[in-house]
Amino acid sequence: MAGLLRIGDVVERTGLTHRALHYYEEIGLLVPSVKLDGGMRLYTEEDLRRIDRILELRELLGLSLKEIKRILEAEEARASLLLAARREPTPESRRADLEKALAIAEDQLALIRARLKEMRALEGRLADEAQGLRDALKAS
Amino acid sequence: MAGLLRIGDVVERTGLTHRALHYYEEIGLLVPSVKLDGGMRLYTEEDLRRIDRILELRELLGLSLKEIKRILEAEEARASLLLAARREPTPESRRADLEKALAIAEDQLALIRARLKEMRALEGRLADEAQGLRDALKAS
DNA sequence: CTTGACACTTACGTAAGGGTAAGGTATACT
DNA sequence: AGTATACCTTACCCTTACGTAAGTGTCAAG
Repeated sequence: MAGLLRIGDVVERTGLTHRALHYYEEIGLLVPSVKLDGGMRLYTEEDLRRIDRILELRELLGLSLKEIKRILEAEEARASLLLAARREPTPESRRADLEKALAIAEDQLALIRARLKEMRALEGRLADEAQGLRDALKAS
Repeated sequence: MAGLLRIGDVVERTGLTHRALHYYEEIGLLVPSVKLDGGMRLYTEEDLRRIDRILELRELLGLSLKEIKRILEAEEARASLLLAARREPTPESRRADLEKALAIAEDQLALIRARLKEMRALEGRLADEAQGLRDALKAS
């Protein structure tokens, strides 16, 4: 079947382990789109995109899996609401949806900018230290 | 006694909890410089600096406490070697020490720069998304 | 139809603490 | 010296996010 990946392929492409994927399924964070009768999990490309999103939120923003689950569920709810609204568009509810989405995006931006700032400060200190060491080596 | 802090003060100044500090002591990562007969821990300013270093390595570089412990112990060993070498300075051993220190600093720099790159990419995407949402709101 | 690679479940282990209980200690006030 | 009370101690169980066996099942190829 085209485009369906077994767990080993997903491991290879994402860097996650079997155990992590099982765990994500246990907590309902990432349920594979297809499950064979034998129990085998099959993942779609969309599942992979969801994993990338999860990893971003976890590794780069440092969110917990519980928070990530909440965010992804909110985004899903919003997406399906937007689809519904397209058939029956209420300008106010659409505005409210946009505002909620913007608030989430801005929260995440603030978070990442704060982390970036700290990390740049550390980078500077480390770079200075390395330069000092290089100078000391040259002088020796 | 001047300059000695009780655990509550350290909690206040570092943001760590009592429990975390006890845990760091359990695993030998941060042993308070003074311990009274009653069991009470007293921390020095140098202990605080060590905590700052620990937090940097943990939060900004994402290292495990075990790795951090290893790094700090290596740095300490190096520092005392440098002191010893000052009394009996062998140019070669001094060079070797400097080179080892430089290698560590460069490893850390590479790590942080890789993370910075990913984070800037995510920042860009998030900023674009937020802008798109703001435009959509304005147009609504 | 067996074999080897991969997959599955079950279940206990680990890291890094959080929360709370039950009680000890340091200091300040009387 | 007695006591209040604020802070401290140890100790134990809970949680998150997996790691690590151990044993069993499945699937595609030969």
